[in-house]
Amino acid sequence: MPEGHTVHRIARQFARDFVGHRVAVSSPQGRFAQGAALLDGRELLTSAAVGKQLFLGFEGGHVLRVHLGLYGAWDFLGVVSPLVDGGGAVASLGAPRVRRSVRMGEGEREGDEGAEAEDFPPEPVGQVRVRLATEQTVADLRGPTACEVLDPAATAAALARLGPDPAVEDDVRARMADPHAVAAATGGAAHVEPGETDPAVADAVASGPGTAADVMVQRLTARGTAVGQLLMDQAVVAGIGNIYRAELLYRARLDPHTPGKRVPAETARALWDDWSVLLADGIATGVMLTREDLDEAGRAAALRDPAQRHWVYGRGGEPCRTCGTPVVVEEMAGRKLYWCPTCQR
DNA sequence: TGGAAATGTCTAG
DNA sequence: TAGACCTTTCCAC
Repeated sequence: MPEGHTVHRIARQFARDFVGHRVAVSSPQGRFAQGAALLDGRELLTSAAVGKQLFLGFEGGHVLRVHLGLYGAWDFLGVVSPLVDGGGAVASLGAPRVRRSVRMGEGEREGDEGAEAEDFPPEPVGQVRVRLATEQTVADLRGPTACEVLDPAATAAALARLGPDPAVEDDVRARMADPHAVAAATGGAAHVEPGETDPAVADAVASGPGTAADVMVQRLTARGTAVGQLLMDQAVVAGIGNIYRAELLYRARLDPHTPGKRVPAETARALWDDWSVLLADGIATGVMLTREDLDEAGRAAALRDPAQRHWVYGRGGEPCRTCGTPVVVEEMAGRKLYWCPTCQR
C-alpha cells in the first residue's frame, strides 16, 4: 500500500542490486509469462520512479512498468544492499548481507536475518506475478495493479499522464519522457513522432529549474474540483496518496472541500514545497511521519508507533492534536478523508 | 472460515 | 458513482 516515497525506495533498491546485471525474469504465478519471456536474460539498464509508478529499463528498449495499486508489494530476498544514503531500517544494517526478506510496498518491514546460502533462491511463496533474479538477489512482485512491458513510445505516453514529482530531477524526467533518449539509453528503436513528449515536462525543462512547482500550481488552481480530490489526481501532482493528502491539507490548515480555483497560488505553492519535504523525508526513512511538532524523542517514538505518526489520518472521532475537536472522517471520491473542521477553516 | 479493509486506478453507465 | 480488479491480513463468529 505504497505512496510515492515507497516506490522511490524500490527504484533505488533496484538501482543498487539489479542495474548492471543480467536478470532472470519469470512469472511463478503464470499471469505474466509472456512479458517475462520478453525480458528474461536481458541486462537491467535503468531504474526510476515517477509518482507511484516504477520504470525498469532493460536492454533492447523494453521497459517494465509496475504500479503496486492498493496492496501490491515487492519482496527483496538474498543479498539486499542497504539504502546507504537513504537511512531507515535498510540502511541501518550497514554492509550488504544475506537477509531473508526486505519487503517494500505494503508497509516495509525487516525480514528474518541469517538465512543460509543454500536457501537461495527461495521457492516463491503465494501469488508471485513476477520474479526478477540475479546471482545473489531476488525480487518478487505480488498483487500489482499494473505490470506490463512497454516500448519507448508507450513509456513516453505513460509518463505523459503523470504530473510533476518533486523527487524526480527535471533532467531525469526529461530523459525518461524523451522516447528517443529512452531508446538510445536502452538500445532500442524509437517509434515516436515528434511532439509526443510530456508537455508538462517539456515546459519545465524549457523554462528552467523550479517550474515543476509552477506546473503543479497551475493545474491545482485551474479547476473547480475540491482540492482534496486534486491532490490525489496523479496528473496534477504525482505520488500523493490518501495519507499524504490528509496530512498535507492539515499542515496547510486547508479545508479539503475548497475548490482548486479558490486556492491562492501561494497556498498551492506552499503545498508543493511541503510535499517536497515530506516526500524527501519518506524516501529517507521509509516511514510516513508527517508531524513536524515532535522533538527528537517524540520523533523516535513515532517512527516505532504508527498511531503517533499523523495529525489526522486514521484518527476519525479522536480529538484533534491541536484543538481537541473530533477528527471528521468522510468519503471523498470513494476514499476516506480525514480532517479537522476547526483547524482547517 | 468468511468477510471486511487497506497508503489505488480504471471503466461502464 | 458504483463496481471491478489485484492480494494479504486481521477480526468476528
